[in-house]
Amino acid sequence: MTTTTDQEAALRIASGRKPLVEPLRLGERLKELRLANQWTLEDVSQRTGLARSTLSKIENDQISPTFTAVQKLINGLGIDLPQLLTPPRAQPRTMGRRDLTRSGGGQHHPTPTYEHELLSCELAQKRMIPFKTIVRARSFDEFSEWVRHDGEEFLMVLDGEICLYTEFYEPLALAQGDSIYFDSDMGHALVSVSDQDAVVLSVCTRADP
Amino acid sequence: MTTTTDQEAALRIASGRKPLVEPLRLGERLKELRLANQWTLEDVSQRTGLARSTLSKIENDQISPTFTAVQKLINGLGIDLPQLLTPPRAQPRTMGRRDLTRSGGGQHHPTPTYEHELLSCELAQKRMIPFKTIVRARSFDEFSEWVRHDGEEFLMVLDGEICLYTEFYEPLALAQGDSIYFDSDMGHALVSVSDQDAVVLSVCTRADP
DNA sequence: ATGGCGGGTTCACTATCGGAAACTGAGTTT
DNA sequence: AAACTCAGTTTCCGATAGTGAACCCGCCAT
Repeated sequence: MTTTTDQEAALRIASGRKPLVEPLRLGERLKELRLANQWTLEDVSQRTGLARSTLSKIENDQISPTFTAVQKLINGLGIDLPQLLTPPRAQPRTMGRRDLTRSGGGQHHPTPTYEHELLSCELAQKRMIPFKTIVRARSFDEFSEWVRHDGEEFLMVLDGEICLYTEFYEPLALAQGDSIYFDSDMGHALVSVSDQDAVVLSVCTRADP
Repeated sequence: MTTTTDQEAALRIASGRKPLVEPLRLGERLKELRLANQWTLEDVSQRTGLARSTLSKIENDQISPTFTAVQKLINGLGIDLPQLLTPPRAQPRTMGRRDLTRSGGGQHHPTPTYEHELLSCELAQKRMIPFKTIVRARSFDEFSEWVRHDGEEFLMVLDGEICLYTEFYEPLALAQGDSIYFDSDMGHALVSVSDQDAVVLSVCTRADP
């Protein structure tokens, strides 16, 4: 994570999105969303102001929409970009969901400073975002800005040793097995102080479910 | 077409996000990000594969980049889309609480089947409850009834191997590093299937205030 | 059948994007 | 002060996105 939002990014991705390096089947997703709401292309056209033909082409991956078009989409459909990018995962409203992630089987999302592995990303509607992170950063300087995101975060060091920099406190060394709970809108950043990259498990709260 | 506002609202609520009204000053944000990292347009051009001129125009809101261009940006810069769209301007009301728990320094709470160690118990008002558990139980029979509580639970096996019994699914073997997310009002119970007691980290959601 | 209709795709055209190169302006060097 | 460099802007043009209209279905009703 380079800046602020790596983790925030992680948070949003955790809605189940694929890593951004991949194709990002925008069209597929749009179609799914449209059909899920039983909208016709005309309906969506009305809502978004985009031409029917344009929508058709976007859905069939015949064109790459401009960003303004994407904005019209998210505004018109009353959704958020992460949601638009979130692969469809029709989750039943029934309770008793579960989502298994085998070791190493999460969604990897590398950045210069961190390497996130999102866990349990099959489940879209959940109140916590768990992810395992390999901390590559070795110096606080590698962050251009504080990481911050709404809510609270719990963190446990699984391997190695890290230093947790926070906006309002002195840097704090955390060894394997140590854990910390903090308000994540306070700027924070992790660097590894062990020989090898450190590994931490984080769980963030998610904006109201 | 269907009525809009209701479904729209429903969608929004379902997604748990606020509508995106603001213009999304992409160019501005990109420039901020670039300057924060002390990159020149040429640097970014190298990283993203987009032409210098194109980047300039994006920054100055002279063009609306296509979505493929945006993808090149987020890939090349090692960031995520939400990060690109999220102004680093921090929201003001940070409480900035934190609660450190050194390894083994939690509140121990033994039961016949489990031995819980509550983590971060200094903090009263929090939305997640993290705890480490040593699983002593070796057989499902040791439980007189299902464990269940409102909300959701995330669980990762830190050591050993366990079998997770749940009300609605077949028993599931989880080895070290495996994790699972589930609705915790579904009955559940853990037993260790490794030689020694297994250790798991759990995080539960807490009933909302 | 036949025709009308609603939903989606394709076509032809214009608007606009993306890239190479030329340009501007501020330093630096000679 | 001319020449050079470097960062960013602007220009020009080929490529492509966005649009309305035409077209192509499957469906329903005489």
